[in-house]
Amino acid sequence: MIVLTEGNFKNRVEAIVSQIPRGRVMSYGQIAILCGNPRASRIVGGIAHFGNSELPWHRVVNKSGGLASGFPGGKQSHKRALEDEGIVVTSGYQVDMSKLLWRPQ
DNA sequence: CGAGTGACCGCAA
DNA sequence: ATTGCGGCCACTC
Repeated sequence: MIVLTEGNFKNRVEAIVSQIPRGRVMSYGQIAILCGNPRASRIVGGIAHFGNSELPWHRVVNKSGGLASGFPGGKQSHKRALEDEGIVVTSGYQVDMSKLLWRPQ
């Protein structure tokens, strides 16, 4: 349940990311849309870097299902984090969005 | 307060 | 199908 409207965009993004279930992934654009700004996808990325490091940012990928470039440790770390959650990552650092993309209820 | 930046997305050639 | 470019908003310094 995502009902956190504390004015701050950053807060909403962090809230949504923290609600992503294990074994599921989400795209920056999707999160931006859920926050109310379909064009704030870049902001999500910015918040990901300066936001709460306690949140599962590794479950956040781009629309193509590709892993983020600025992830701490590189894509390699990102890929490993996803695999640790049971998510299958291809050698091209891509995940099956068709099945792993989490859809908020 | 102002300017720069960004882990993106969508469309056009 | 692949590559290149622009845009948009919020956050940080």
